[in-house]
Amino acid sequence: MKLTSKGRYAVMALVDLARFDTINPVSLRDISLRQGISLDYLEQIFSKLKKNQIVKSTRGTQGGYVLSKKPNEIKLTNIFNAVDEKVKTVQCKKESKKGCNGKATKCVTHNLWDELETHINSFFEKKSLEDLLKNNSERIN
Amino acid sequence: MKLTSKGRYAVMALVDLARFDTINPVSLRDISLRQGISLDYLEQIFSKLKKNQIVKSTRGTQGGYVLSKKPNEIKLTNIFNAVDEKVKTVQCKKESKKGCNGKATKCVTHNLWDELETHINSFFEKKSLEDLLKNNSERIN
DNA sequence: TACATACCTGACTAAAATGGTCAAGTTTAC
DNA sequence: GTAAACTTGACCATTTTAGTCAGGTATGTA
Repeated sequence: MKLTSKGRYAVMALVDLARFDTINPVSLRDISLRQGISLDYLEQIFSKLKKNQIVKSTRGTQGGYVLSKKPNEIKLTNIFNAVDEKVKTVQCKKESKKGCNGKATKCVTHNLWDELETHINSFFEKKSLEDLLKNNSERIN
Repeated sequence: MKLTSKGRYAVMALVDLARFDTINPVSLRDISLRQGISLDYLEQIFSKLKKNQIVKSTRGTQGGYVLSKKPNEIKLTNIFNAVDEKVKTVQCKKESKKGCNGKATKCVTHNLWDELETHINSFFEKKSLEDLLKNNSERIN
């Protein structure tokens, strides 16, 4: 299973965006400074967020990014999927006709990982950006 | 977050053990053959399981491993902890006095990951080896 | 007591993933 | 026309993963 800092950065950046994009687009430079994330890395992340229609961009001076939906419509699942952090548990080698390890049937843990994935995803599907904003109404910068 | 095949192998091997140790200790060789896991790798895993009192070993000819508790007393949490697969989400860089990223307060995602860990661990704390045995009463070998 | 079968330990490593950096653009507002 | 902003893609050092390999030690059985 993977869940690394790329996903975490994405969430941090989007929360930042949600709090500051009320008037003007927010530049990645600002997010980079406020959140302490490398600008180059942010660009990679936002490129994916944009492809997945989570943010919109405006070019040019005073340009930047804006959320493309309301914070309560952006679930964490959407974010993680966008940056390729599928909550993927370890795969059994081949899901061929034969089963998992070349054995005739599914391996013992097969259903277990499926259940786990469901369990975790349900957590991410409930949480939206808005929820995070509420929990962090104290100022961060 | 990590959850890799080492943890999965540990679970597979222990389920195997639970099903076959009723009369004699089970040799790693047998488990290796039945589950398709490298013998050398199994030895590493069982060394840790033994240190954590999840299995007991008998040496010599006809020796092998036996569960040291009943299947319903062995939770998946115990297993994962034993093989060092803490369900660890990404850490914020330093949990120093200052906060997460050198900022004055906790980063926005801090509480989120904590909640997530709790959510996942609760899943593992509920599941025992016995549960897995029930789900797999069809024969696997 | 021989010896096969088991457990035990630690060093090593190829391949993949992670967490970025670097360079070279293209667009657009002012 | 130029600076600020986005865009793209190649590149890479480090760490983790998923084992392998080699060389033991212990012990039940004949």
